[in-house]
Amino acid sequence: MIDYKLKVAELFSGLVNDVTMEDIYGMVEIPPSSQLGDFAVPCFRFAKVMRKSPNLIAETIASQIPADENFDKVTNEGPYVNFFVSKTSFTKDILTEIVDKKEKYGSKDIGQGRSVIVEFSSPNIAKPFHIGHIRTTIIGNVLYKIYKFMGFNAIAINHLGDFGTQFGMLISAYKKWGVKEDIEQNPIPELLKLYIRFNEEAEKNPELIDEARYWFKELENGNEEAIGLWQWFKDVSMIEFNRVYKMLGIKFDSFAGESFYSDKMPRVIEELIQKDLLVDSQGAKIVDLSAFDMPSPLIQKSDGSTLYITRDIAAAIYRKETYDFYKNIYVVAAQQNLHFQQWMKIVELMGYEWASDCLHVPFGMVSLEEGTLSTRKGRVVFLEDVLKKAVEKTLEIINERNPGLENKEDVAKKVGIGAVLFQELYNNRIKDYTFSWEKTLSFEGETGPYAQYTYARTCSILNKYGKKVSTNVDYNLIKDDKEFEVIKALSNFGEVIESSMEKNEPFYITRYIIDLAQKFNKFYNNCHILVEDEELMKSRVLLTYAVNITIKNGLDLLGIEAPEKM
RNA sequence: GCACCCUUAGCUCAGUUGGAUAGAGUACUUGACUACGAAUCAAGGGGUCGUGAGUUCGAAUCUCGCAGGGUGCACCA
Repeated sequence: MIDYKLKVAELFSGLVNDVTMEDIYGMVEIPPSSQLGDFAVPCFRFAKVMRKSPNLIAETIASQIPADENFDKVTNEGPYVNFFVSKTSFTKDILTEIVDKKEKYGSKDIGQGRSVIVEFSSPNIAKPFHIGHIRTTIIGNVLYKIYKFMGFNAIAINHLGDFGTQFGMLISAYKKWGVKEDIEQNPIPELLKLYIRFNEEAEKNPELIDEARYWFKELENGNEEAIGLWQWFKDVSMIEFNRVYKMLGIKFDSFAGESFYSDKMPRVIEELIQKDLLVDSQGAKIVDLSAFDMPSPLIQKSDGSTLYITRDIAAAIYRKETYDFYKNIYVVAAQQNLHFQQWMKIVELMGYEWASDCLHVPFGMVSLEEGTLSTRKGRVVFLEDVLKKAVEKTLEIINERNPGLENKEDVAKKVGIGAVLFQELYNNRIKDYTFSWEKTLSFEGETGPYAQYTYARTCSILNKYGKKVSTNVDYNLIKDDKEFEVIKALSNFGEVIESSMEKNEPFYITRYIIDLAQKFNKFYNNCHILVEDEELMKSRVLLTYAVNITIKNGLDLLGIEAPEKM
């Protein structure tokens, strides 16, 4: 595929002194309106050196660049030099590329097999998998897919919250009030009840906390009863979590959670002492980060046990040794910004040069209309319920609009869950939002179903056409403005994925799909595709096919399924 | 108290390294299914880009102050 920006830079360089081709390349932009061409270079910056007005410079340069096989004409609009691509060759270039690469269109081997770890989802065992977990789970999964698509050896790690004093509480609570059969029947809610009751009673009776600490220590020390209960809690929880992961189509390469690192803590403590980083403070041990304008984190409690931050340090070291990662990414809420800054700084101080390859990818909070999420206060919305309701609502719509559809339930699953995924991936990660049923269950406008509907529409056209799509068409026939808008959008796909990866922002892709779908729908409503004129039909079918491939690839990256009929 | 984040149309949000007239969706008003799928398309109104200054040929975008909202800051994770 031709890099038109590079062509622009090539033509431009040599006409301006003291500016390299790379400089020009970086300056090339897409004009706001296609009437101003397809690429443009602003000339303001040359004004000082050349001692002429930007308008005059642009005019002079434009007049010196002749039309060639890539550009029909080069003009100037005020201080900009505007390049108009040759539609025919541009169109042919893009469409043959897409059909040639198919499901690989948009990919690029940037990774060359290097490993990228994406840690995401990481729910707490024995607690509900609720709407608050949706962001890390979905965003993380998409980043994982993007890195894979771009040639990295991506590794999905679910850092389960399966360790800590809370399990001492659960063991203690179960021994007091637990009923085995209840938990077997209804694991998470029953375990949650125990957890809540324990916390309530502990407020009145603080000795319970000591008991919990005792049981957590026993767990760490390998007490059989404690381990048995803990393993049981974990097993029943995983069954529930896996049900949701299956609905979302998510798979992990590793479930090494917090407990996995419990035996790797002493080494970290020892190393910190050796490197003279650990300092006593009120009986506990900290690393002094005051020189870096950060609060100093507690590494080891006064009773000798370790904390969350110690485990993250141990995990990072383990991962470097095990996977030799090129990047180690954490998709975790923005509330933990400080935590990540702290431990990454500590790893740096320990002398590990790979500290700079660790990256926290934060995202904003989800709250409910009634207020912030609170498991203990019962202010939660279960993720599974959200997915189920979305599927139900979709089924209703199908029964209303397309009652004869085959595999209704299957399609409803794909569309309903797709709608939830799409919405989660539609905005900048960092924005907070309030969960609303109304918004989640609206399927018009910029939504997943819109993208899926457009895809189904292309399938339907290709199906009706019935023959194999050929790239041997008369590209001169693709000349309508609406068609060319589609072509230009198609050509951007690769760049969009790349910036999505660089910024770890899935929403670039989500927005791109909507943009492409909108442009295709405008074309569809403006031009009839399956026309009498064989040659014209072939060219338009080819365009439809290219859109079909590109939307599919985009949705695949987002982990959204695309039914051919809906 | 200190640190970080957010503020763009009634609502939800885009606006990539500063660049041409700040864009979508939604809601509202109106039009298009005897042409390839109306979960669609077309048209319309709607803006002191929180506020004040500064840098610049040029600021929604960069810098500083202020306001409003959020998050975090030692024995939880």
